[in-house]
Amino acid sequence: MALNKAELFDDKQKRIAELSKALAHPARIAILQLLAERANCICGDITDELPLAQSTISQHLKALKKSGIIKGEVDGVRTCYCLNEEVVEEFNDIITAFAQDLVISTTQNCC
Amino acid sequence: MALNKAELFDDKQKRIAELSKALAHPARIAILQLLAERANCICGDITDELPLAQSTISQHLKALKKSGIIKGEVDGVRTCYCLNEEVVEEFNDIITAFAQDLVISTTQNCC
DNA sequence: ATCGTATATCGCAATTTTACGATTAAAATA
DNA sequence: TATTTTAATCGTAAAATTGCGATATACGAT
Repeated sequence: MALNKAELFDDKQKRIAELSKALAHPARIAILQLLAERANCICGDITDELPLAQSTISQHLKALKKSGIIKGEVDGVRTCYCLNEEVVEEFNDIITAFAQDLVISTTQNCC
Repeated sequence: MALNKAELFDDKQKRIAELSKALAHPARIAILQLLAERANCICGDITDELPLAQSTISQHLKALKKSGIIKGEVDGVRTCYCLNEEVVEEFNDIITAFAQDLVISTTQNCC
């Protein structure tokens, strides 16, 4: 750990947690899958596809946006949401490495 | 999506969300790293290493255990926590695939 | 049998999350 | 200009999360 108690947690730990938190609800997974599936910006059809109220979806979109993994740009009366390529890559790198570390370490687990 | 509104979310979406939720706090990331780093069961030293009260850490351990990614077995007066190899692998598979899908799709993003 | 230690659980408070309907703002259309 | 449409925000309620100290439990050691 090499961390003083006072320092709380390091940036990497916080970032992994933050990105994980963005994915910590099935609706947000579904939104990301929709955005990936269509491979282009979709807008309010997210609302049609998911079993949640428009205001709730707007909140989930806001949560995803806060983490950086999606971006949204206003296009007239609609808003066009896309995956944010840089952050998707950051997420992929960071979570793949983390998961790999866990997998590797379990080979010498005691229980 | 191919999902009726009434069906809410599918099992895979729920499982990704559940595992992500387990990782959605820096303390829980730190705990997983500790368990991986030591490559064997550690017990209450988690409490010594982290800047949180014993009861709080016990709660975080419970959350991790609920997701399945760690297991704990009582060993006399102590409890020995380990990464759960099967679930770590499940997590690795599931999250790697999900991240990859996102990455691949961004190559034809419109914004 | 008693004491000390390790860990889980309880009770509580503060904060955050989730969800919804209602409202607002802004743009497109009639 | 008036109306409709899209999406964000507001207000609110219920539930979950986070954190802590205090307590309980259970085991090992004396």
